[in-house]
Formats: sequence, structure tokens, C-alpha cells
Amino acid sequence: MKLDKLVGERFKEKPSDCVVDSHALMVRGGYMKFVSNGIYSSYMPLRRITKKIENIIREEMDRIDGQEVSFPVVMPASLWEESGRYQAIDNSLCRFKDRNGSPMVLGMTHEEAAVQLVREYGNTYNRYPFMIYQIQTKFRDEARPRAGLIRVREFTMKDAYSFHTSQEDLEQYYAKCYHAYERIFARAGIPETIVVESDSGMMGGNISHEYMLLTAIGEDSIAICPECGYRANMEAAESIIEPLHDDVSEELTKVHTPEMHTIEEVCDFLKADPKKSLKAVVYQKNMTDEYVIVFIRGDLDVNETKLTNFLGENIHPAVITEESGIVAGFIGPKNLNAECTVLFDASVKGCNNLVTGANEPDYHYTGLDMDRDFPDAEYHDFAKIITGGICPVCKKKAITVSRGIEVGNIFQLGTKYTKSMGMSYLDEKGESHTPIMGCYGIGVGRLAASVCEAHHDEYGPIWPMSIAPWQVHLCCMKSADEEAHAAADKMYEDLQDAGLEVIYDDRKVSAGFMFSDADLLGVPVRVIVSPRNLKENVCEVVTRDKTYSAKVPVEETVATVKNLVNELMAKCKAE
RNA sequence: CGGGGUGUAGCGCAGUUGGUAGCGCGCCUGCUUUGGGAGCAGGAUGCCGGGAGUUCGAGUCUCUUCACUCCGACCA
Repeated sequence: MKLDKLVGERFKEKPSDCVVDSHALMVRGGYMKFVSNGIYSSYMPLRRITKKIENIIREEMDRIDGQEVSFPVVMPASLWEESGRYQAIDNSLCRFKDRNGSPMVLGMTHEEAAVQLVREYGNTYNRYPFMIYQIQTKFRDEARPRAGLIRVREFTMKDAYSFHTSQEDLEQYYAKCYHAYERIFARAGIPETIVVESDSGMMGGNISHEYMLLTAIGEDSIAICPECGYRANMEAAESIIEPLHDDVSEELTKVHTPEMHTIEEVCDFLKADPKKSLKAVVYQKNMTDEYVIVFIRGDLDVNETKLTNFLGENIHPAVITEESGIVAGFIGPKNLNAECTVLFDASVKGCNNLVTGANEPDYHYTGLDMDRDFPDAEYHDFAKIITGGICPVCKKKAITVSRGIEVGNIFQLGTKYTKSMGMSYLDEKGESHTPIMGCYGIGVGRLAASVCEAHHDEYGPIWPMSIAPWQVHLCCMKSADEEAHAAADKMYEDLQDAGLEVIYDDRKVSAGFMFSDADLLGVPVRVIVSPRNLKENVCEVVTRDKTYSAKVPVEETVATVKNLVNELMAKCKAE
């Protein structure tokens, strides 16, 4: 490919909409163009990258006996009604009508389509287990797309679905997939991706894992224990808190706290530590608007995912009305006169001498003792885990919280879809059973952006050899010089003849301009032909990451480049 | 969904008390240049996001609407 014909512009100034590096570099480098909120077109360099990523995924899925299939993008709503998701999912599911007025949906995930495809095929036990996957466009009408390709509405995803006759068989396959994923991320050039336990949602009980690339711009928070290696998405991480119990329990005393609404104000006013306070966090159930009050230690926050899982239904932050009986800013468990669900977080179990609201304006209590004043209280874990918290596994106070991008996930689905959609098989005794499913996803575009995020400098991406748009970037300096241009043309032919993917820049532009474009394209190996080099009968060979730079005799250049490409490719290998 | 911000040339931005639409980069022509985004000269490019209003006159003031964006919520 000659660079002067490459469609797409590279430019110097950072577009004002871009806040993360991968987004800015991929727009500036002519990789993609904004179409609409969360919707992009790709130019050739990005398409070449995503194709390579897709092929790595294909190879690894095929290695674990996956069968590539293709599901439709547009599905009838009736298919989604079978599983109950047509009603259950909010408007991130794009619904529309076809010309006959039939309700349709755009696929945001394909569990229904997968079950529909194999429902009849999978009617006998001896066809199990099997896995089908596809690499295809999804549309999710996300509330807030952001950060370029990190979070979009339309995207390409590899989604895989496995079917099993027993939980043991699912677990065995799940473990295979777990390792296949590790191989995929290693081969794509981000072996630093870690696996974390994740929240499995309201279905409950099932196991799922997320593959996270740790980076400050990540959208998820991950709790990590450096002592024992425990890792979990913050949503799923159990929070363990040591009870703060003073030797002497004070009397429960009502104190005047005028205009003191927040924990900070009250504790400041009473010269108390927020850790010695009992904070009320109020929610409402989405369906009934019933109030839910969670009492939690003043310095901690409620993990709404845990709360949702516990309640078994969705919630939203409360709008507190006059008639509710709730006195906003002065809520406490003592003398609470309101119709609501009251829950206690485990962080306050066994605590005494707490500050808490008195359920009347401008008054709080001091000296609350949970064991003395609420001997029958039940405690559950609703708190967000914090840095310095106790590890749920090794019990050491070592938890750190980091940010990460979720580049893949794997999930033991169970029978949610096979059961609701009436899929069954006969076992060897002729008895009917419901198959058990697993599902496994990877966002291709997000993975490309994540690699860029992990490997770039101020000038552009530094693509790993395995997914780089080209392997070699050939620059002809001073291409007006006929001898140099001819030598570069020949080098272009020779490199291609050696089976290398080459992007060739012979434009009559200044060196700075040429190098800047090369940096933005991020091709791992660069070969520079110039009159100056030709005088010494050499070409310069350098790597984009600047770890290698050499002047190589012209006749040895192709062999040297070929070796270098192979070496760099070998670095993108799975363990 | 809640709260902020921004819409003026392909990109980044300026535009004063309301009075002829501007700058830098990029683009086109020519010449000179050429090892880290070159110089000179000339040139093209605008529904000032849309609509309504106030006014002799609106990029500027008012109302309204749309889009984008940031923080948060959601994320099967």
C-alpha cells in the first residue's frame, strides 16, 4: 500500500471531543471517523487491525472446538418475548417495526438467536457439548457512549455460546475458555490483562469473570489483594469491616444539631469521627417506589449492585417526600416512623457510640450501640470495598482499588434461556432435561482501542506486531532524488516479495511530516531509504518503540527486517 | 435519567457597546526547500447548529429546539 493513496487524513491537532489518548490518536491517525453519538466508521488501518484481532479470536475459539456461525442483526420481537427480555430490558434494546408493523429488535446480544439455532439439533444428549460463536455487529442504545471505541453503541463483538448436559461439563469447558481468553489477550499484545471475579447479576448464584486491562481511564473499579492475588470487580467484591467497639458504651443521647444535614457537617459539629457514625442511604424500588433505607458506617458507600441483588429488583436514588415520614438529613434507626424496608450493612455490626439521625429536624443521637439498641438487627454486605480494606480471602488489610477496561467476559449462564425458550434433550434413560449454557464475549473494537491505550506514546500508537495494520513502514526521504526513489521502489518490491505487509511513503514531503505520519500509523518496523544512507550503501531499520535502531547494508535489509518482524511477532505469543 | 459545558471554514479557535465573517493548521497554484509536522507569493472554502422573536440592522440580545460533550446513574 502506498501511503499517498491511503484514504483518511492524519492531522496534528487533537479534536476537542477526545479526552482519552486512544480516541484522540485513532481519530488523528486516520483510523476512524465519527458518524453519530457512539457510532463510527473505520478507515483501512483500523479495519486491518480489527481483522487481525478477529482472526486471533477465531483461531483460539476454533482451538476449543468452537464452530463459527452467524446470527441475524435484526430479529423479531417474538424471539425476545420467549426469553422475557423483550419486556425486561430497558431502551438500550433498539425496538422498531418492519413494513408490516411487526415489532423487531436490533441484536444487542444473541442468547435467544443461539438457542433458536440449536433448539431442535440439541434434542439428544449424545450431541453435547458444543459451542457456537460469531463475530458480528451489535447495537446497544447506550445511555452514555464515551472515550471513542471504548464505549460505543454499534460495535463488533465475538459472542460464543456453549451448551452442556451437566454443571460439571460446563465448568470444564468454562475453564478451557478461560485459558483461551488469556491466550487471545496475550496474542493481541496485552498479556497484562487480568481476570477478575464479577457480579453475575440478578439471576444469582452463577459464576462469571471479566478480563480487565488496568488503566486510569477504565470505567470499572477492581479490588485487588496484592497479598494473595484476590481480584474482583468492585461490584462483586465482598467488603469486610472490623467492628469499631469502644470499651465503654455511652448513653443514647439526643443532641441539637441545627442545619446539620450531611455526615461531614454533623461529625464536624460534634467533633466525631465519621467512622463512628451511622449514615442512612435511601433508595426507592423502581416498580413500587417503596422506600429502602440502608444504614451504613458514615465513611463508607453503598454498592448498589449488591443491594439490587439482595432485593431482587431494581432501585433508584430516592426522592424523599413530606408524607413519607422520612426526615431527610436526620434519618436514624431509632424512632423511625416510615413505611420502608430497613437494612443494616455489616460495617455497623457490633459498633457502639455511634452518631445517627433522630428522625426529627435538627436533632441527632449520640451513643448508639447496635447490640444494645437493636439486638435483633440482621446485617448484610452492602458496602463498597475500599482501599486498605480487608481481603475476603486472606483476611489481610491490603485491598487496593484500581480502574480497568473490561475487554472480555465469560459467564456460566445456567438454564435461563434454554428453559424459558423450551429447549430440552433426552438422556440415555429417555428422560428430558434442560441444557445448561455458558456465554463468552469479546468486544473487538474495544480491544483495539485498549491495546492503543496500553501501548502508545505522545506521537501515536505503538501496535504489537500481531495486530499492526502493516508490519513494515517504508519511508523514502527526498524522493525527488531519482536514485533514492528507485532504490526505495525496489525495496518496496523486495519487502513484499519476502511476504511482508508494507506501507510505503514516497511522498515529496518534509522529514518531520513523514515521520509524524509514520508515528501515527504506529507500524512496528520502519525502514528509511535516503540519499544520505545510500552513499554508505545502507538502509536505516528502526522499531516504533525505539528499542532497536541499526544501519543495515542495502542487500541485507530485507533479511534483517524479516527477522525483526518474526522476533516481534514471537513476543505476541500465548504462554 | 440528574447536573454542568460547547455549537462560527475539514481541524483547533477568536469575534468588543448589536453595524461588511476572522486567525492558525490543513486544502489548491507557482517558486524555493527537504533527517522530526519548511519558506515566500497567490487562491478556494461559511445556512455563525435549526426555528421563532426583538431591531433599520443579530454570530452577538430573548425564547425555543436539536446536536455534541463532560461528571454522575445505568450497562443483560
